[in-house]
Amino acid sequence: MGVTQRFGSRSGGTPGDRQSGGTWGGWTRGWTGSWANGWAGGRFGRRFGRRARALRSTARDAFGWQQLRPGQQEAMEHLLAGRDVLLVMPTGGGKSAVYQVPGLLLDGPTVVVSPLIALQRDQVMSLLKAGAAGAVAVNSAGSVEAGLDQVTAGAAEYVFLSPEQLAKPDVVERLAQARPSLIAVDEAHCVSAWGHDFRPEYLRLGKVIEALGHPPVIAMTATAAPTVREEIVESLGIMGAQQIVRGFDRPNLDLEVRRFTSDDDKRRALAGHAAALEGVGLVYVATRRQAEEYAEALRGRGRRAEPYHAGMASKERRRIHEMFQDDDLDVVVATSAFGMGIDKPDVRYVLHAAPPESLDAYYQEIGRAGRDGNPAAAVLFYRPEDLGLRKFFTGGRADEDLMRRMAVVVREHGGEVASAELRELVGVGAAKLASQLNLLERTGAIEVAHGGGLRYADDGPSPDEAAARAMEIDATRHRLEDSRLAMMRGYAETTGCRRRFLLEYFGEPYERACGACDTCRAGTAATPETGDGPYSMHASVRHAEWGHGVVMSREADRITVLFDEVGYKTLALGVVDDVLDLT
DNA sequence: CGCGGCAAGGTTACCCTTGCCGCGGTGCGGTAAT
Repeated sequence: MGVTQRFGSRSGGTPGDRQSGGTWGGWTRGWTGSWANGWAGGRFGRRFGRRARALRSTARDAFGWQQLRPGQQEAMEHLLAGRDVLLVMPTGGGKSAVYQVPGLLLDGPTVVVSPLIALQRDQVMSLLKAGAAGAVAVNSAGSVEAGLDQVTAGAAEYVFLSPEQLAKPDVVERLAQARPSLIAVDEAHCVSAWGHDFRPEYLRLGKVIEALGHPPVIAMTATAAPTVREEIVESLGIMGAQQIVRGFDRPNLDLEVRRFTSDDDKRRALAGHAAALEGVGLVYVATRRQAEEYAEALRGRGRRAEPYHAGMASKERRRIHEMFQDDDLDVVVATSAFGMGIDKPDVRYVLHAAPPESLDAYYQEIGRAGRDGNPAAAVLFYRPEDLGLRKFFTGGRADEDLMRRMAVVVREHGGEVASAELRELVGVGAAKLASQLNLLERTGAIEVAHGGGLRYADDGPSPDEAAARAMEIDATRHRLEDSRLAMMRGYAETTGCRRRFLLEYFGEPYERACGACDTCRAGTAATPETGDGPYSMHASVRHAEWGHGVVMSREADRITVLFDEVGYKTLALGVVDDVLDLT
């Protein structure tokens, strides 16, 4: 796994360059990004090729958009030229347009992979409202057959599916017959966040893309650190993708961490803090029970507060979401279930009662505040003990004995085994089987045949070897996840500038103190380094034990290195010369 | 990994410590019961 991606496209861009709102049409509402990575080249509107003209006129005629932003146009041009794209852009930045416009220009339907049925529904509705072309969602909420018929009949330009639908060979076959011209993977970080256990079908998307003839692919997400970007492109099989990364910094977000030793103190402080804030806010908690408890506490302090978590009836969840959007609530207290699909511009604060499992998740969650560009606050109420739950969630899942048994069964069977049959033979649930199967597949022991059946690879390792290798693959992943959690801890405990810590985690040099976080105000944020010296940002290094890595950040007395094999490690500058070599 | 709840134990009339057990997040899809 190399870390060689472009860190944004900054060919002559001016940091801090901004466009005033209002010129882009209605779809730009809520846009607040600073384009810290700069605009591509001079003013857009100069070098128009044939493709650029086609894109602009289609955007205007079909969707009513008068202008395209450079990041969008650049991505669209790559797609029209047949290249794959990884687009990292904030919510409200116009990611959907990037597949919608080329989708119309390319001959054949556009397959959109979307994680939630609710998101699929929203997208279909907005496309139908725009009236540019037909759109359909194919999922368990409706007739899969009827939806696919629309696609093959040419009535739907855009077809939305979950990875689970795409795991069905007959669905893929029907789509392939329609010769899709573009594949868009929305919320692409789900590949990394959910693929390995929760929704293993995400790891099969690479195969699906191949089966659909690998037309141009665009993977889109609002946040992804280099490790996550790397995993997305590897997993989807789009290693050559053009990476376009825009607008990470959110200068209007004030960052703060408040540290506690007792849980009671933390609860009281958070409730008191939220009760005193103006405007609408979000409180993220770690468990369903805490969602109920904190909501109750806030109601006790006179706020209109409701809990939100996946244990609630879907009708109730929808009701709370709508009340939130309509300003009928002051605060929603939620688990991570409340997130994707929220696009409320005037959220004034996001408080965390506990840290999530990574800075990627944290940034995604606090990024829901202040989309209107007005000041907003992100406060983490932190106890180191609260990381324990996250540690548990990332804990061991691979079952060596089970994988060995699975491998033996498939090999002794000889031919193809249906996964349902294997499930019965080894006696485990579908989800567990799928995650273990994913690991076995990566060892090269088991192959998934075109029809979906499983067979033992001719030149595959023995079941013993395969199980052992799968355990190693899983352990490597856990080391990476642990190191990501360590970075979350690092953010919470740093005395340096928090914004700098965050942005450097995402691979963006930010060699100054922001002045809009608690450490800057307290004066503890150390004088920023200039980045001179051997271990500057993104320098490539080699460690005797941990192998190759890339310098991700540098503080006064230490550097953080992202190693290919073991993830993030922080090293004291005093000893670093003894263990690191520049490569 | 860290917690809350409960039972057992210690030594003692109601209360405190110790130890063990179970629990904890995210959504798809398909099936069963009304």
